[in-house]
Amino acid sequence: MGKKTKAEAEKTREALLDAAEHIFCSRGVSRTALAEVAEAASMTRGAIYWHFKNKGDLFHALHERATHPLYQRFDEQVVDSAEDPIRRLRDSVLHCLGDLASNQRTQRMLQILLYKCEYVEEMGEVLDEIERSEAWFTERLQEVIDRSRQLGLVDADLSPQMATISLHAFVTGLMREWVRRPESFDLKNEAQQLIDRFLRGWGYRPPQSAG
Amino acid sequence: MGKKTKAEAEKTREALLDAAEHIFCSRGVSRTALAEVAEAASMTRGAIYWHFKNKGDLFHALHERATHPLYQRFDEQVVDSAEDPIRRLRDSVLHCLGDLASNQRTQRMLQILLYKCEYVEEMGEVLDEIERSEAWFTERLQEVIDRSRQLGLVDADLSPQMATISLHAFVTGLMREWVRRPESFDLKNEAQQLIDRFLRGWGYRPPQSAG
DNA sequence: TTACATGCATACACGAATGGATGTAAAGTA
DNA sequence: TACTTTACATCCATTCGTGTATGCATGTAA
Repeated sequence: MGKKTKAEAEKTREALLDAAEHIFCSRGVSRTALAEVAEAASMTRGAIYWHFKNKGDLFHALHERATHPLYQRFDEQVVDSAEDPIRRLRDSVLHCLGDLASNQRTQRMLQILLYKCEYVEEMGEVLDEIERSEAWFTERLQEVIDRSRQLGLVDADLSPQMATISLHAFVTGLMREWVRRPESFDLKNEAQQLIDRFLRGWGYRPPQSAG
Repeated sequence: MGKKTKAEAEKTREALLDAAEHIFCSRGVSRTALAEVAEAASMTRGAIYWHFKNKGDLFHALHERATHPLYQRFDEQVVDSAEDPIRRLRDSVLHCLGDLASNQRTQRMLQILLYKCEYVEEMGEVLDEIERSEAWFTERLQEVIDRSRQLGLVDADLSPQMATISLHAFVTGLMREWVRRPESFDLKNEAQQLIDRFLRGWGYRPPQSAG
């Protein structure tokens, strides 16, 4: 079997990423050999080393494929929402949780990122990316909360910094909890109440029907 | 150098655990060789294989050494507190966060458990233990919340199950956040406000001075 | 003080995984 | 059509880590 066409090559690249996603998820990143990933994609290690520099690079590509659209979506959705920023924030969080509850790909990636990999320096690139994107995310969040406070939507003594950390901790904590034991609660149906009750701690009351 | 006395042997065992704790934390569990652990304790792999069955067993022992006293303490403290269960719960959480903020050993263990190991089936024993202890913990928590609801301390429509998950998610989320970037906020001084504001979402108001 | 158990150190054999070198057939390209 | 590049497959050398077997000096009990 000889060379493939460009489109086919791209397909094998995706197939390799898919295979990596599945095997990383089920066996853990460090314990999976590249040969397993290749085999799962009906390829050999040669294909992997052609498309990626090494395992770290493969993981990096996988991470980027998963997170890039997410942050892009968040960027579009949180554009200075003048009306009720908290409401927008709430909806955004609900969307994320809804995605997690229904999208198997998201589930697998979160499983990997939360339970199936080790954050050591050798993940350099990925760690830097996470760092940067979270910093950017945090800044946005803080702006939103600050604006909301000025609008009187939340308690005046609510610290934007602490509120940001709180929300982030809460949401990621929920994700972590659910990813570990999806049967422990109905994420899709409970998410709304969970968030709303959490925001109640900020003194936030949704305008009219927060259905 | 020949045999050691019993007390000395116990000391080397502890030294091995200490070394494992440090190296697991800095290099990740899967990437550290037992030889490194031994060397850090000024021993050889022979010592490790004498005291532990293999790396998994070493990790298991490390985990037990760290969590056993914690759960024991929680058990003592949450004994059916008739007065104000939520207050007791609050204090218990604050104690945990305070311990994390001040105890380097706790910091290292959490760092390992949250960021430096992979939860795959080969950790069988440890996974089972985590499962069991968390299940037990969750049950206790739910009882406490249920009792508090009957006492009218929290909203009547607060679901004990969801509240338990919420609190657990929030606290572990906070820990995760702080362990990753301890400089991002002052855990020791902010913990109280964080928890109190969170509990406000449950409709809980601390009796008189909650300082 | 003999007899054995203990607490390791050392040596060895083995598999697993990586990364690079090389082979190769078809896709592009001129 | 001839030549070049692409997209892999296959092979190879090497390194690393584990587990076990064995050696050995000393604590410990009778």
